[in-house]
Amino acid sequence: STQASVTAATQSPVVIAPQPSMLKTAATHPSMAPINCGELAKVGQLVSKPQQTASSEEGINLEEIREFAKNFKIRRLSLGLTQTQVGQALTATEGPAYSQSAICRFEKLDITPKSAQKLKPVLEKWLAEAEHWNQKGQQNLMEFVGGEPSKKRKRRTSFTPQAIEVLNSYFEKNALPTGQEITEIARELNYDREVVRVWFCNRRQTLKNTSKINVFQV
Amino acid sequence: STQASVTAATQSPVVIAPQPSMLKTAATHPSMAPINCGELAKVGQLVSKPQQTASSEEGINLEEIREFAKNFKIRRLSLGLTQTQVGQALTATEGPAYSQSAICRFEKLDITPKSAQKLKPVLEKWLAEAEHWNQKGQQNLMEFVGGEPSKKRKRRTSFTPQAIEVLNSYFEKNALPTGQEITEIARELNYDREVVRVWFCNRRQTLKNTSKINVFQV
DNA sequence: AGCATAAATAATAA
DNA sequence: TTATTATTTATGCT
Repeated sequence: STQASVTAATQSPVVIAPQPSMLKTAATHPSMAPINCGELAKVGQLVSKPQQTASSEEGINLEEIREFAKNFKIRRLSLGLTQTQVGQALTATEGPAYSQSAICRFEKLDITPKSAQKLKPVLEKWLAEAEHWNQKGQQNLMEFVGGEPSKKRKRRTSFTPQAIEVLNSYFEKNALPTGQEITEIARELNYDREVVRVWFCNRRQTLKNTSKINVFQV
Repeated sequence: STQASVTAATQSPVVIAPQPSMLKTAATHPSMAPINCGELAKVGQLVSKPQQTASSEEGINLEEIREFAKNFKIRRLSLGLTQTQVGQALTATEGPAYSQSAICRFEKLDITPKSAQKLKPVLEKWLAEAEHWNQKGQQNLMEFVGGEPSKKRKRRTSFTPQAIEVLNSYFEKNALPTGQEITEIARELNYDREVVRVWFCNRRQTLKNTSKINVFQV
């Protein structure tokens, strides 16, 4: 983004990559942070050179990489995948392993052209395949990615882990405890009755909204 | 809702956003949790009804809302905007105020049809306008959104070993210091208060992830 | 190039 | 809605 020229100059070799939407404004920022830190220049820097110059370094089409990186992120998000998932999935497949950091840096173009050039086709192929599986349903995508098909999301709590465990076991038995039961659970866990009541409330709400399971069916 | 999740290797469940293709698979989920808890049904539930039934409730086209919500998220991300930014921007404009939570719930369809119906046109109009400004350059978008043109990510703090030691000793005594205590610790260590607050935050997270020990229990 | 973890964003208990 | 927790992203190291 636009902070590149400002921050990069004042801060050490931190590369701030342009946001997806910045592509169009790149030309309006003729000035560029000088690359004088003695390290290899990153794609995010090189690609921002005046557009008159076909952005390329060592025969690598930087503009293309940038375009892909921008697109990759959007497509990844469209699939609902995280950088972590992509990295783990890539690591699981044959070929080099990639960490979440690597994906992050690719998307931000905080990477050398050479590395980017190497990683791009890998990501491209993987993403296309992921999209293919997604076409057939999310189950397939998740299987491809390597995660469990559909586990229920763990939810935020201000209860102790022990308390959560107990609460859940009660919930499994009965998602809609009576006032009497709530009072007893609250006493057992030594929590406010109201707190427990609200916990069940929220618990039902969330489950209702995130699963097809009949919460209330006995 | 159509949300599914998988368990990442880290053992923390990861949420997968609704898939584009899920729209088509909605019909494959004929069963639906009965809504009998005396609360208003949410769009995410209602929209999952068998497609033979034109998803509508009180004359509201739920399928349309769902489609929009899915799309809204992708368009928002394409603009590089956060839920927080959208909420704040909407609040800044005339009309009702919306929090980050509200945007979050709309995207997840954890909202009643009536509310969704009311919010949809507001978001639609706002997003279209945002995209329009983005066309003219990110500066314009950021101006429209109301945030600073280029909010820089805070530089990652590195704590000295001494500071870490002190922080840990405080943490052992109390993992959940009050605002007052945080302020004092920050002053003692000569770090930003916010930095210290976040440190405790992350420290709690880490401990939670690495042990089942009750961090908070006295 | 990747781990550890700080910072940021999304989700949710209250 | 607000205040926090849960999750994800980004980055200091070397």
